[in-house]
Amino acid sequence: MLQSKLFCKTKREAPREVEAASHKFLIRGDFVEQSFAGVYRFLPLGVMVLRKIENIIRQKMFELGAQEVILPALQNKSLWLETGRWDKIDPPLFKFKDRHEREIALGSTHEEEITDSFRHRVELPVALFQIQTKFRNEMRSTGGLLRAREFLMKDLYSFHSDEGGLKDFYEKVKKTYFDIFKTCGLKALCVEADSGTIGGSISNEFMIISAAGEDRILICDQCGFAANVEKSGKVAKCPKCQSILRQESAVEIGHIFSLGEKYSQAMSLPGAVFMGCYGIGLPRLMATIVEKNRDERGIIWPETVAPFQVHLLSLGQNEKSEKLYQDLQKQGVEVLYDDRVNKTAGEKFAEADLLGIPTRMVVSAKTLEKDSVEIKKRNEKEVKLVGLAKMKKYVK
RNA sequence: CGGGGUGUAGUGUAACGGUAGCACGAGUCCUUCGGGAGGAUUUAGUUGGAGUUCGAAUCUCCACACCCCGACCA
Repeated sequence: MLQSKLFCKTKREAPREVEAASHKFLIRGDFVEQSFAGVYRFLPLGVMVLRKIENIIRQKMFELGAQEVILPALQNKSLWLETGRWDKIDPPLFKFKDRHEREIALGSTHEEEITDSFRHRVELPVALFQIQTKFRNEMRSTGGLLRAREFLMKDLYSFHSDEGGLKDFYEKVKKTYFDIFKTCGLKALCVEADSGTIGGSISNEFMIISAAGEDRILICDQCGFAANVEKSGKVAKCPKCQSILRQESAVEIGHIFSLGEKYSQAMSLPGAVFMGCYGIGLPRLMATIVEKNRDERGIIWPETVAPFQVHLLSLGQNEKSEKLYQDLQKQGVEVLYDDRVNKTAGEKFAEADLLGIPTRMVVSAKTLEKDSVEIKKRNEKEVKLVGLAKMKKYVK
């Protein structure tokens, strides 16, 4: 990708009202922009990151044996009446009427839709997931992507013939979630949580410790117990081993629920069907990755989710850098090539640091004296010179 | 929804009730080219409505928008 043609234009300053560090960098890097309160436009760079995250998750879902579906955002009132959530769910549904005066909701979650679909296909067990836009009529949105009113979510639903089957799968999902977050460069903590209006008996949240987080969690350093303050109350001692608990702020990036028969009974499924549902908010995950992977200059994307692998900067040496750009592309390396001639070196460096692509390459008069290219990792200080000839088989 | 705050150009920021200015960005030209360079030139703004006043970005009221705390959530 030629940077001169890139739609995204970085900003030196973030809007005054923006507070969260992730929000600042994502706005300044032009990954996303706000449309209105709690609603964001994802621009090309932002979409690239989102797709990377999406594919990591999708891959792990397939490994779990789940099949992909796409359920509608427009949902009929009647299904929601069956579970009694039309008026009760919190945050409330976005509701409107179509031209025939029929009442419709924009889906905030999909238990009703998936259970309805399952109704006449009673092969057990089965797991289905989707990566789809959710609409939530939140009281207020916060921290940029950390809580939006419209956002992309991966939601997985599982159906089992007995509680044991559900329990086994639930534990498998837990492992998979740890795996997903680790791949995204995050160290997650699984805590006991309240199940809210989704319901069910057991639920766990996946937390990333961060000052930007809205949740408060209690951690026992002795036995590993961890719980959301919402669930456990503000107790000082571990309920399992009586040790003193440590309190931290955290971002909830995933939430899993063991629903039991709540939906299958409410929607009158034949026979015993035990369900689980499992969610990950993608933009929130993306923002959290930024919260945990940055310095004062900008983002430091983990390789796995970076929009590009290499950021190639040309400092007034476009012939040689153009050649290197072509070579790298031929090798299948994802390169953002800063081919702009009207930008100073300082500007290019500053932007590269802000955008946070893992590997920076510079071609300049200085490097060409030695017939080489300068390579620097975004998360390291050292630079090294590598002969241009060697770049014919560049491997990161 | 309750409480608090803020609305000036794409972004940031000035202007006592008295000429809306500056910087960055964007456009054009020149000189630059290893950490957001310099010069010339162009571009673009007081959220909307009512009121007070000779005169309102500034004071008052209403609306709208956005942000923060509460609450809720992935």
